[in-house]
Amino acid sequence: MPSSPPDLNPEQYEAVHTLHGPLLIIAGAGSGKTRVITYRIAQMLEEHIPQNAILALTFTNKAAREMEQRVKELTGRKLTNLTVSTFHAFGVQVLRESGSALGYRDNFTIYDTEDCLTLLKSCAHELGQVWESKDLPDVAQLFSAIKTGRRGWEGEPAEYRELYREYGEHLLLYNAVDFDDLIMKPIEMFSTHPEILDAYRKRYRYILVDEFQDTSISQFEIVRLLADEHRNLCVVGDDDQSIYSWRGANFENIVLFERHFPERKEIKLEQNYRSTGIILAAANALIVHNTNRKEKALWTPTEGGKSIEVIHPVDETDEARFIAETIKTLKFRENRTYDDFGILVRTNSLTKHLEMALLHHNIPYKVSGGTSFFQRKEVKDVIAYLRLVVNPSDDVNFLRILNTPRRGAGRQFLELLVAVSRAKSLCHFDALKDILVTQQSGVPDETRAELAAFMELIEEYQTRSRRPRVKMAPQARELLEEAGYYEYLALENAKSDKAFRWKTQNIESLLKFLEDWETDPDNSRPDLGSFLNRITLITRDDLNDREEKGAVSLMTIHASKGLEFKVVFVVGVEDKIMPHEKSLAEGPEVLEEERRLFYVAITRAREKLYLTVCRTRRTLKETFHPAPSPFLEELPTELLQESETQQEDVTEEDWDDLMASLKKKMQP
DNA sequence: GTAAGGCCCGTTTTT
DNA sequence: CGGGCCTTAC
Repeated sequence: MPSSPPDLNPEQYEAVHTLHGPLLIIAGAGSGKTRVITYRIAQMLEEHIPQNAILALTFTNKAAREMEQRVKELTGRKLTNLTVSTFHAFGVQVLRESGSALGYRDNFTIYDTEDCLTLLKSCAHELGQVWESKDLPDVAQLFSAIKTGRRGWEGEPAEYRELYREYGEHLLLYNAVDFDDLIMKPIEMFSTHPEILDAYRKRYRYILVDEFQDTSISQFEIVRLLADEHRNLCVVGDDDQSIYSWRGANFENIVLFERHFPERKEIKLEQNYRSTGIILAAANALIVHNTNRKEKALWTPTEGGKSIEVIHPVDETDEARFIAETIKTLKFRENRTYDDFGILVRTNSLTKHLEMALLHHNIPYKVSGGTSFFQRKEVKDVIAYLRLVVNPSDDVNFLRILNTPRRGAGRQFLELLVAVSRAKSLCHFDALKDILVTQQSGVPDETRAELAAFMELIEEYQTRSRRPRVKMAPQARELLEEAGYYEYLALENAKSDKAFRWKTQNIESLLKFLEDWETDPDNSRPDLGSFLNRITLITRDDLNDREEKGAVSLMTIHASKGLEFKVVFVVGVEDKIMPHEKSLAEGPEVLEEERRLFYVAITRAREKLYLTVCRTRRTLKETFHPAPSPFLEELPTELLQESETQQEDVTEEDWDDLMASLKKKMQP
């Protein structure tokens, strides 16, 4: 590794070589941020800072993996002791290592959003509270805001507090945590157990945070606690690309950072290596309309470029058709490949027509969105079995599979189970055992036998899982077989053999994944518990990587952050979509966030940018004539070229065909 | 306890 | 217009 690479500009060079003390790097879009970060880590290793003293925090698993990969390539070293992790995964690590201080056993389970909702529902039920099930997600969101300190209780009814308390108690009882706990519990532990905090401070003496504008107050709190003493904290971010405030992200963390670390050094990376002068000029002209931002101006030596095209399709079908045809044309005429193209949408609901058009034109594409692999029912069922094997106190997952396949445990039995659990303070699993042992009346013999078999099955595999060096993937196959899960799937999908095979295949993929995890020589924690916690934190984007190259990318603007494409289409650049009408209601700061969102979209493009504005758009019931996005007026007209599309009718049959093939693709 | 049909709802972004 | 959830009927 070159110690002073010639390919860094002066600011980048300084950022790479400033290793001590607090450092704030404001990295504009396309300013070579990732390179700076990887070079900087490489430089640390070069200066003999031990790997295990470095902690690099990112937002997504994907970013973490990429960073690790690039450092590996750059240095040619094995990086077994370097910690590159997401905030949440770091939280898991801390809880595993030290969570016993707060009463967690290291086999704890992480609940995803769905699990939490299930738990909330059962808590409400237990308290005799009646909720419209559509309201529960809102309640869950409120609880999340409260847990992370973004909101207080004022103005909320007393039942909410009661439900919140019940929810929290149950989590603890189940030895389970939700996403927020992964951040808040470490903070709690650090404040109540200074000796633990001290150990982490001594260990992680160099800390780096990527996408700092997306960190929440509590995430910054973790970092601040860790870095307070040694103060070797480098944060990298771009306030103009802060688009996650609804999730608690607070780009004013940048201000907080300056306050907490007044001796900080600040470096601005303003040279853009990505986009043409025209695209950059448009982006700059747009973002200056935001009031609350750090002054900066991206520049590029490559002036000019192709104009930004503003297209006015007749309607959304025409819009999709135009995009598909343009992709085909450009691929041929400019000799491009499909992965040169990115289609960006504000909301997932906008992708439908686009998918159909791409399908119609035989254009390979990948979408980020829809249900993630790990959310599919059959996959979650299998995960529930495995989670129960790891953590028998996990009632939510217990209930998920108790009657899957059917074992005759219906409403009545459930009432009994809950009653026994409560009366004897047992988890459901132990309560089941108790019911079976005490020969409690009211349970039909057949049911009793099936449930006994179920219980013994789980216990058997709990025992097996504790054997040293056991490989759980083959065990899991056996477990499912014995549980009759495959038969259940066959029965459930009796009408469609294809559906059955598809689901079995998904399960097989999951178990393959587990197998790879268990046999990976570089994996320092190849146990089942770590695997399960790991996959709960995996989101859709992380998996997309494994898919084929050579496909057009179709995704939300949010999902596109950090990516770039030679040609970008931004779909529906219309009022009420961009800015989105739902967000407008929330106030003027949100308008600025919507502008940042558009800014992110524009700056994904390297060479050519298309913006589409439909003449008419159909929503649920009505058709209307959308106005162009107000943001369009903020772009200098001389950079834009407006045009209509030539319409070409799609016949009714074509439409039906496409509908059919789209369905087939989504649910084989 | 399960299976099928009707009703009502919705559409912001996701670690 | 389509999907998910809930009720009702065996």
